[in-house]
Amino acid sequence: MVSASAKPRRRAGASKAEKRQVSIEGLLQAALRLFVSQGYRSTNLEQISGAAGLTKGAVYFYFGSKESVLVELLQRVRHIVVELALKAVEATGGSPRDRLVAYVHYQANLGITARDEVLLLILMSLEFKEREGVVRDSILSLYESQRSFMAALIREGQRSGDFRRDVPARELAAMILACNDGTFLEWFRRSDELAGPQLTRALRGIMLNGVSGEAVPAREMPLSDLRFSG
Amino acid sequence: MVSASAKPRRRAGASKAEKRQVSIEGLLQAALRLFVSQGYRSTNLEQISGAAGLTKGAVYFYFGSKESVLVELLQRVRHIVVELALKAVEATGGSPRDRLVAYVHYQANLGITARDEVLLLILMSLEFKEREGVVRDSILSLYESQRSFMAALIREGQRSGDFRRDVPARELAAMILACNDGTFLEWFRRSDELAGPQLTRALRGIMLNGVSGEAVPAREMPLSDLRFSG
Amino acid sequence: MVSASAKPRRRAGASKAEKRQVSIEGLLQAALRLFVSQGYRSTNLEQISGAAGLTKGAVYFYFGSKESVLVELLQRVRHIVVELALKAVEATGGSPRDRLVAYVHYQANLGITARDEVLLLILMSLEFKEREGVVRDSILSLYESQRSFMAALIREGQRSGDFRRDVPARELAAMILACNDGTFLEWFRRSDELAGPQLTRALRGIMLNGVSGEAVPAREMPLSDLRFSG
Amino acid sequence: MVSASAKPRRRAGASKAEKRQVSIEGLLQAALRLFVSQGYRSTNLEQISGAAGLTKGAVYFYFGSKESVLVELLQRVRHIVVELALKAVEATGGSPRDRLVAYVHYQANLGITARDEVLLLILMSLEFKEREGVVRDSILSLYESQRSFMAALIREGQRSGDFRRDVPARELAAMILACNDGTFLEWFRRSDELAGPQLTRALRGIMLNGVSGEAVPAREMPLSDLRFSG
DNA sequence: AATGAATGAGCATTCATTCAT
DNA sequence: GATGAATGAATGCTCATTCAT
Repeated sequence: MVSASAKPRRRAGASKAEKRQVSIEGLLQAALRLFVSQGYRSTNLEQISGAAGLTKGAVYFYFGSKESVLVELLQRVRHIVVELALKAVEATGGSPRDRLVAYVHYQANLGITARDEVLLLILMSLEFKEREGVVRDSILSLYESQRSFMAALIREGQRSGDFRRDVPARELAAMILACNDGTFLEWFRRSDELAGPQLTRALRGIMLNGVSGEAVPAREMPLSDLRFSG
Repeated sequence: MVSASAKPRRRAGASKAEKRQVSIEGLLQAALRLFVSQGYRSTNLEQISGAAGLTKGAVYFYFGSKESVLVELLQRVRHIVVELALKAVEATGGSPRDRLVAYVHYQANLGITARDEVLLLILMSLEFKEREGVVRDSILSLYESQRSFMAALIREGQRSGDFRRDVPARELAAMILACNDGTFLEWFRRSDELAGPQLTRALRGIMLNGVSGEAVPAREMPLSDLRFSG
Repeated sequence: MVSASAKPRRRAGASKAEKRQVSIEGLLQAALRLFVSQGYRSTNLEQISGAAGLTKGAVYFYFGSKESVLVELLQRVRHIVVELALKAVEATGGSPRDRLVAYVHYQANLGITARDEVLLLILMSLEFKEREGVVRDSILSLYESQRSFMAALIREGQRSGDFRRDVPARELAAMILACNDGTFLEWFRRSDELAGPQLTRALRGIMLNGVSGEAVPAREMPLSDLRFSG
Repeated sequence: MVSASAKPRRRAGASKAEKRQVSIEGLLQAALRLFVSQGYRSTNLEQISGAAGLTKGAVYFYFGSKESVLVELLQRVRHIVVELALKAVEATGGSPRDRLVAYVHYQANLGITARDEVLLLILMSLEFKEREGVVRDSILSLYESQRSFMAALIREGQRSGDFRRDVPARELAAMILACNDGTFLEWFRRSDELAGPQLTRALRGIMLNGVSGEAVPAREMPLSDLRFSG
């Protein structure tokens, strides 16, 4: 439904194709910002279109439904968060460890250049967890891409001796992505209180030491004190 | 035990006070489960009361509003996730490192005994991020308690040399809690695919190594390839 | 969703069951009248509920959807137009001709006592002709009941020599019902201009003579003059 | 020929006037088909213009409004259903009975050559029954023409002794037209199940016998059993 | 102790219509 | 000669909330 025109003419009054592009982009940006800050369910079409200087009807003219706006946004997110990320990491080459560093780095960079896109993915994955449909499918496939890429990287690192072997690659990969997501969310919750660069440094440090280090002895603790009553 | 059965049986000779308690408990448990799996906004009072074998009106009779149900739930969550946690960790004593281990352990344990309570906190912190009111205030204060406790622990560990000093305590504490949250969410998203114990082990390993380890050299990477158009 | 209570108490202030019945009946009557005079599509819930002294929400409380209101109405129509009609005709006994008279009579009577119910069926059969769903199914089955009953009656009359044999029973039955419907519609369109009893008499006369009479010779007419250009 | 193909082919060397004609014709045919099968209210301009290979705007360019499309269609219907019909019948000459036969014949013929036009009139007369405006006025005048023509024919037949006199001409005429309409509707509803020629034959037979025959004795039936609660 | 009835504000969606190009 | 962009009013439906019983 949304497709860019081939060659927008540059004239004084914006051409149709240009206006179209401006409207679409305005709606998508507004939707992105609102979905991230309020959630999908709690954002209505009046807010989206209003923020783009249009009316509800325009959303239907361009996208056909509220859901389609999100789907379109998720496609862009996939490009940034999956496709470009993989390309960036592969371009780095080097040892598995180097590539993991590159990945963490790329992600940290995204926190600045594409904060909302990254957050959208995480937040929508939670909001749509139980709601069947295109959105959920789209998100699941996106996450799966991330996981399989990371698991492969970990496996390679485990073979080469770069990474610890006492935890299965699948779980180790899950942990890395989970900590990444968690850090983003924390930053999202308190962006005004936390120093971004410091946070990134902390994350990278924890990740790398944690992934390569020795296993911590699992001496079981007495949990008798941890009880609580509902 | 916190998590109870969904449909409380009405015993024959239940006194008034007992019936009251059963109804309240039933409503709270139903709400907890539904808020976690669908979100607050997407759960309606008919689902909650229906799951407890009652009608919408009962929620108003006992709680006065939908929001109050959540507030009540968050109070219980505070007891479990903050108060008991702190008590458990303090009871352990030992070095800062030992106490961090105890904390991670307690959290992992919660993942089993109070999964929904822990998730409720995380999920509601996101859903209510921008909505001013009692709920947000309650959540913010709860998170603040966690943070100040963890920051104090980290600071002590940094003084004693247990923990790395190249990252400010504030950020390091944030990271630990963030990774904890992230791990819970990941487990929430894929509990059927991930091995819980393995995940816990991975988390503990990463945390401890990451917190104590040497700083990873911050040789800046050329980010020229990481560009994308928003 | 709509079920009458067993024993409404008669007291000064109307009991809950009584109020319920009053509201439901009010909504159904309003819907019946409006669907007949304006069509289903062109009637909105505000008109229906407003005419019953209630608000939109009440319709949803009792019926759950606009469509369900129509479905409920059609169930009542089936009772009147099919079940009672068949019973009335069968109760008459006598020759096929007598029973056909009884049928036409019952129908004419309905024009007075249940005008809107009869019209609802005809009008909805047209409005829902192409719209798949419960409504269409319900109407189709209702019409089929009428047809099979009438076809059986005609067949019997053809065997006994009461009715003409030059037209298949199926088509003859269709004609009778069609003329009935057509007459109702005409009366609907011009009830202020036409004398009901006279109309009934005309219909009965035409029907009976037409059904029993000799075939009119089909001498083909030259249709060369009937041409027209679009 | 009235009914044309849905998608008019654009010939290579079509002049402006020709293209214009093709577009108008395409829109009208599409509208006719859609109004008949779905109703006026339930047909939107996108369906009409889309079926004609154009866009919504084209309808406004040529007709100015959705309603005007219908008005234009009704004008064509008047030509076919009224003017040509009267001419055809008058051209026949002969007795009132002969002319009635000619009329029924012409109508039956229309069922084949101008099915949609005939149906449009009947269906719109129902859909616009209560909606004041040009459309309703146009339909009412059209029906009035039919009636006055038929009533005059009947009166003449009553004077000549061809037709029964026990029913007023006005009502007898109404009946004939009503049965005609009813038959069309029935055929419309079940064109796949009914044999057209047989139906026509049945209608003609019923009409002629019914109109000329003796009055059926009006021995009143006891209607005590026909009661129902509504 | 709790229910059934009813409300009203909010929301996604549809659609005839306008207008610059 | 016709389109694409955009509007705004209408509409079916959801749901938290109120209240008499």
